[in-house]
Amino acid sequence: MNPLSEIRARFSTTLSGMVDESDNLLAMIRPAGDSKFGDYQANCAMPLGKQLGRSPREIASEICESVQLDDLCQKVEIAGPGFINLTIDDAWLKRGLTAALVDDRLGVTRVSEPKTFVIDYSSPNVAKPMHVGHVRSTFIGDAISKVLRFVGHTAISDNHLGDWGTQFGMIIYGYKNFLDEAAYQQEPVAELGRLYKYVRKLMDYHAAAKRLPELQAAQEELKGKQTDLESTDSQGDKKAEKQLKKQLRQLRSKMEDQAEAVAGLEAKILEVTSDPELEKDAVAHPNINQNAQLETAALHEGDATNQGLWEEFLPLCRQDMQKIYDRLDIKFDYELGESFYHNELANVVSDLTDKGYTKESDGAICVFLDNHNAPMIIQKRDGAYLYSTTDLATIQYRMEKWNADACLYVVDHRQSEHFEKLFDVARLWGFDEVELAHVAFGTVMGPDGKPYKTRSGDTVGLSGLLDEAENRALEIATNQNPELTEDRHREIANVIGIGGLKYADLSHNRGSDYEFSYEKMLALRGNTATYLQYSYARVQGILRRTEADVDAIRTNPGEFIFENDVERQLGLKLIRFGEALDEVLVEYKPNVLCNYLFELSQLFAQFFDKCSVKDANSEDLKKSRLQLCDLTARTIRGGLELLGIGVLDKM
RNA sequence: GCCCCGAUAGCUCAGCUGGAUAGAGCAAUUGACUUCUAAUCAAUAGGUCGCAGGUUCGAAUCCUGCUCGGGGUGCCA
Repeated sequence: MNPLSEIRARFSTTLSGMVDESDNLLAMIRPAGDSKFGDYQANCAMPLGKQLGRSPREIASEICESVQLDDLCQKVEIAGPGFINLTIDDAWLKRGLTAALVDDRLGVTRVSEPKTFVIDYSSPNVAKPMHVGHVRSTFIGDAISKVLRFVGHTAISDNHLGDWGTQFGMIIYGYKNFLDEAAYQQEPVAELGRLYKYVRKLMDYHAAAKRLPELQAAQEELKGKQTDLESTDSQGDKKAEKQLKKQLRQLRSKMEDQAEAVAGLEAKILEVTSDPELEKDAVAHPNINQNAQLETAALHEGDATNQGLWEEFLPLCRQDMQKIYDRLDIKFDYELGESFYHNELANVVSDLTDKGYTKESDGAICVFLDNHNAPMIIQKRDGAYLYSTTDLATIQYRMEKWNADACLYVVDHRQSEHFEKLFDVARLWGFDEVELAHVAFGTVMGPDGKPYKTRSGDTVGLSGLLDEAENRALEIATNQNPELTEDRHREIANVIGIGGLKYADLSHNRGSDYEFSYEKMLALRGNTATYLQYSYARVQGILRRTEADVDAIRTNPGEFIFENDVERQLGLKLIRFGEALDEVLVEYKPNVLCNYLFELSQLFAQFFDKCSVKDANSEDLKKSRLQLCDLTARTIRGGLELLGIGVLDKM
């Protein structure tokens, strides 16, 4: 039991005796903002005073008298307008630490009402190389799943692969037209990748060639508008002048965007025209865009050839993708891709239609929603289904198969509108008990503050990114400890390289965009995975040097002694691990756990500096410090494990 | 046009279901290694929390308006 939930439990009866709804008042009990006020503070007396029309301080003292805190808090004070400041009793704290020390779960209790969560994350398109954008979904989803499981919930992770979409039409088209048979025999995945990129280039070329004149015309139009605006005389009217300036500014930014778009198109065109072979094929395949789409349609309609090719390609692509997951040490319980649901799509539409929720509009089958202007389209005019249809089929499956209490979608925040509609339709359809949540995340930015791209404007491939992270980590490891063997260096590089990447991502608030930087990710100082891993390794160093018997420490603990204030602070932090995990799950934010582990490591570093274990001035003190060390190491390791990050005994 | 999100130290970011003097890391300056790992610690400096109003005992946090930026917006995913 962590202190916060214990305090809340004690306050609960008193508060619920005073008002009908006490949950929000309990939420106002929190860690103290400033340690000089104690360890925790209860802020509920102020709103309560207002609600009951009495003095907050009076209420506060009434609460303090009624709540049984004798054994839990050594100091309870009322301050300011009516804050109740609580200081945890040292004896209680020490008992908690002992309980954590002897417990494999570090004293974290399981939830009393376990629920079943389905977490949908990663979900890349197979056959397209994974890129930096997949990183966030994968890491965040994995961390949330692990935390859910640790606190006692059932978490079913499901990688909703894009294995049925247009990219297969493209590969099939490539296979039928541009296959290098020998290469395919030798390295099928590489050849399929090449075909995808080749067809992509040709399609982009034709699309760009078609779009470019339109864009250029639009550009001219804007230029004309600019000239008009510039020659407009505001005739001294300040308001009009301001308006004019604003319009001009907006126009310029629009023109910049357009210039960028034109440059992008020109680059796509140049890529083809600068390569004679590509250019030849571009000329020979003028309708490649439509034809690739036809291949997709044929696949979806069960065309035997395309179906056969898809069945041949899919395992190959998945194997390739698996290599990345292996490097990242990410596993899924299920990988039910879009193809898994394709036979259900017609039923989804007919069922919704039978129940009277759909409406035909411009030939498409739609579900109109009160709070959205645009409907959710579930079947296109040409009869094809959309990903909204698949998503509905997926919800239905997850409810029928797992009877989920909650489905979490760890997906880019740009799709928030899609999910709002999806959830609305699902509830309308009858799935109104389940918690449906879009766990949205922001974009990974480059150093220019724009979405992270390579210099040529392509998204950054994930396998190259991992290589780079590990190579840089290897260099650091080699420089830092030249005496170790190369194998050791590689092992260290793997753990700090991949760990650094994960931590850099997870330590940011998931909702925000963040700027990606190898330097910061692997920095030797600061709030990084390395810092936490280093703290862990230092503990292991202490345990080695003092020849401590950790099994004995854990099975036969001695008393905890707080000689130095930092020992108490470290101890308090340690028994608050469970609080951090609870907090992570309130809004599904792994960065809360990162912050906790960072603060824990900082306290340990202070402890390390001030409190020698080896030279402790009594055996009892030494034992107490060893216990703090062991618990610190296990908490850091356990916490990092939940984030999918490894540790090293030496680094 | 409409909808959503953001703006916090020089930089990168926490904090946002209202709480006491707004935090961290980096960068800058200073100090600490014959000491359990200096991949560390200690200290200094750095802020009109985009602007203007409002709500109240109390606002970075809630509301309104504005400025700037990003994203989305019926048949892509």
